[in-house]
Amino acid sequence: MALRRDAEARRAQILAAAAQVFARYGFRGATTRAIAQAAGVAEGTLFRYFPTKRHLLLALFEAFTIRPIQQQLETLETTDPQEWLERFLTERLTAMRAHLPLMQALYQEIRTDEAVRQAFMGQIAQPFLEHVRTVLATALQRRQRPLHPGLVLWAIWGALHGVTIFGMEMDPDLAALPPERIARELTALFLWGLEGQSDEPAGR
Amino acid sequence: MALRRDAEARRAQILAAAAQVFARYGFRGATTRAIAQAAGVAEGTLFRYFPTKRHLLLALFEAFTIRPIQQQLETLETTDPQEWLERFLTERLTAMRAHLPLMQALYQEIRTDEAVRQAFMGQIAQPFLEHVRTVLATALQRRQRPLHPGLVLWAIWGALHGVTIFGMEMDPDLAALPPERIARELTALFLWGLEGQSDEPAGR
Amino acid sequence: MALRRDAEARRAQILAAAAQVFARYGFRGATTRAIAQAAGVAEGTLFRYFPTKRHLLLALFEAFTIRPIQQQLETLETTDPQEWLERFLTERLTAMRAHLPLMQALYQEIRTDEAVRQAFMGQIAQPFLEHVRTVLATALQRRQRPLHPGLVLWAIWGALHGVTIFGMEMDPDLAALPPERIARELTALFLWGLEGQSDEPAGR
Amino acid sequence: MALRRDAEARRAQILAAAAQVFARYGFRGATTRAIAQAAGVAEGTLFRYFPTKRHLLLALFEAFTIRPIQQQLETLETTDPQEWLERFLTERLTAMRAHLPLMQALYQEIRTDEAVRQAFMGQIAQPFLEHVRTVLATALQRRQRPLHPGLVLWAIWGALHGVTIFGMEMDPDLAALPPERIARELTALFLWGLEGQSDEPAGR
DNA sequence: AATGAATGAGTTTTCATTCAT
DNA sequence: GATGAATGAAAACTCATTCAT
Repeated sequence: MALRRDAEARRAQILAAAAQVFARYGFRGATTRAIAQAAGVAEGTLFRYFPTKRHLLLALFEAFTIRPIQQQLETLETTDPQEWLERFLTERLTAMRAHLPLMQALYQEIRTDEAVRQAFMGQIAQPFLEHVRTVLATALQRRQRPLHPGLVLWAIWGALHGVTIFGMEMDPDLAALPPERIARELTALFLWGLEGQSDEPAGR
Repeated sequence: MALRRDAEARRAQILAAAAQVFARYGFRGATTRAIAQAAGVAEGTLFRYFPTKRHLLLALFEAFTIRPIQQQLETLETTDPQEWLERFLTERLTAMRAHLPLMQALYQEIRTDEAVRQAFMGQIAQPFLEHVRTVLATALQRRQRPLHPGLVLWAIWGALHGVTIFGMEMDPDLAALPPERIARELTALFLWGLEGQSDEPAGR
Repeated sequence: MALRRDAEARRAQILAAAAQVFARYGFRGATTRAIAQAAGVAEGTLFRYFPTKRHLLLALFEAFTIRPIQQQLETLETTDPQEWLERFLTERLTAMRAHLPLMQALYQEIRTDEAVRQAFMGQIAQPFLEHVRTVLATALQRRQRPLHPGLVLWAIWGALHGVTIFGMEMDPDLAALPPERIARELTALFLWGLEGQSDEPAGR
Repeated sequence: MALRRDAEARRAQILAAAAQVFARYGFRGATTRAIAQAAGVAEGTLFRYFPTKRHLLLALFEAFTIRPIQQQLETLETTDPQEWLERFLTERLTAMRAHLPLMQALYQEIRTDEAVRQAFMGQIAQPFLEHVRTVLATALQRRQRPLHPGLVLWAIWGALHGVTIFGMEMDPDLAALPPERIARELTALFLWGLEGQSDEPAGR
């Protein structure tokens, strides 16, 4: 049991080191030597915990994206579209901003990985899509020509990442806004659009 | 004259080969040897036309993103927000879908390149931002709490790329929709939101 | 301990191989592949011990020139100019002849290397100059128009290398002379010149 | 005839360009492209006048070393050892200093060339040796144990190059001395040595 | 005779991964 | 379990020389 605890601590220690080195040098630029050094273990030890360097990346993606989102999707039981979306975005924006370089490193590499893709589709996109369908159903269906839910999913997903990964890096003005404000505005944008009257329309 | 034509043809030929190889193997995975082979020239010849492998990437980014968008921004003089956005998105979606693997390879690398970043900010983001500001000014000002224009820019940009780069790869259902349809829905989403009544509201 | 011994043995083994390959093909002509092969290690192993091919050159220059000369300068405490110069030259001539091709390869490259140049000036030229100044002070001051010490230094240095690097390669007759003989004659040449009466003047 | 004149002018023009580029970048660092550019001709034209890049080097060595020394040896008919040596050294020092970077580039490469070696031995060393033997005969033979003429040759040769190629680069103090002064001191050094009374001994 | 586009062999260095200790 | 020395494949880029025009 102590062994098990040790092993897990070591794993976590290595993963933390990898996060740090990836954030600094990117996935390609991070050498296993540097990660081992940062973790205070021998280079060979890395490979007892993670079969390849890429597995470090996957584990980090799991820890920093899949798991928190999944947890969030399970937790957020609100049915009010506005509140739901706003909360979701706030948390994601906050988390991503806190680890921006790491997130950038992650997103630069993961798109091509089949394992990630499946994890992503099964554990994030699918539930998210459900939510979009059910939680936002009313909103969606009030329209004459209802929007394609997958499209909405990817538009929101893309907007979230466009704002963080690109926007925050390229536009200091934007980076200075607090996540709550960004989340509120994005929610308003997605719920009532550019031409909507306000983010809290009369009648609510 | 013949020389000039030859040289340009040769350059185009190499660039086409690079596009092909990048699309297939990604930037990192593409070897100069493979590109040369695909172009039917010696490896050294590559470097007569492009001083660096990275310059091939830049040239492709220029040709497939900067130039067409710039041209589009100059051409699209409509002041109707809906029409403007819809046309813009349609064209971009069409072009990106036609070269999806290449676009993916491109977007994987560009964030880190300073030259691209500057070209991007100056020649795309800036004019686009202007459009967002001026063309959509009316819409924005009708709201009580106006949206941050930079946020809108990156949200639209992110959504566009989320839908193409990610969505089309991960969701065959989405990939099957015609660009016009996607553009129309995205426009509706951004103009009137999920709760909007339709994409062509009464009174228009 | 065993490790330390191993590592040093390995380093020595690689250095020896480099000496051999440099001697044969010159610095430029020596490929790291050839050196690795000669040392019986993988090419990558070379770079665990020497960060750069050029570092191999520096280490050899250090081992074959800087270190022995420095040691000699510290050891030779005789104040008799003739004996001092003669011993110095004898040892250098012997050593250089024993590794002539290597020395030639070394001297072809060192002039351009700043690290070598500094090591050379600080650890060889400077002390040597001191010796020329102090040990030969009497001799120099007896003249009406004393000679420039730096000039003497470089003349002796040049003569030494002219005789070995060039003379021995081009003139088999000269190469056949024993180093002691050459050293004695060079010393006589520098102390009493072509017109001097003998190399062991009356009264000594 | 005009053609012949043209061709020779072009040859000279290329050679001058090569001298310039070699002096600046060294032999290895000089690209044929740069030389062609400096000469104002196409790269291919180079090879109509000199079969290889190395031939440019040889021609320069011929022009800057072999020919002037040969000419000097033929001209200097003085039989006075001091005057002869002093004149020889003065001229060589002057010439070498005027083209120091070129001379350095030349001497870094030529040692290994068989053609140069033969030209050097036959057209310089041999005659020089004759002069050392005959002109300096008296001086040499007045000694009890006469010096080896080859040794003297290479010692002088080495000293000359040690002083210019190394000394002048490494010792600014030395580089500041006028060639005549250096030549006079070197001559004194070689004729009467460090212990000699003066460079113009009584009784002369 | 001049051009200059094309060639392609050749070389250093990096680094994830293995495995004997 | 941990170590870290050894591995060797892999890849961008240069440049003297050729030769069709």
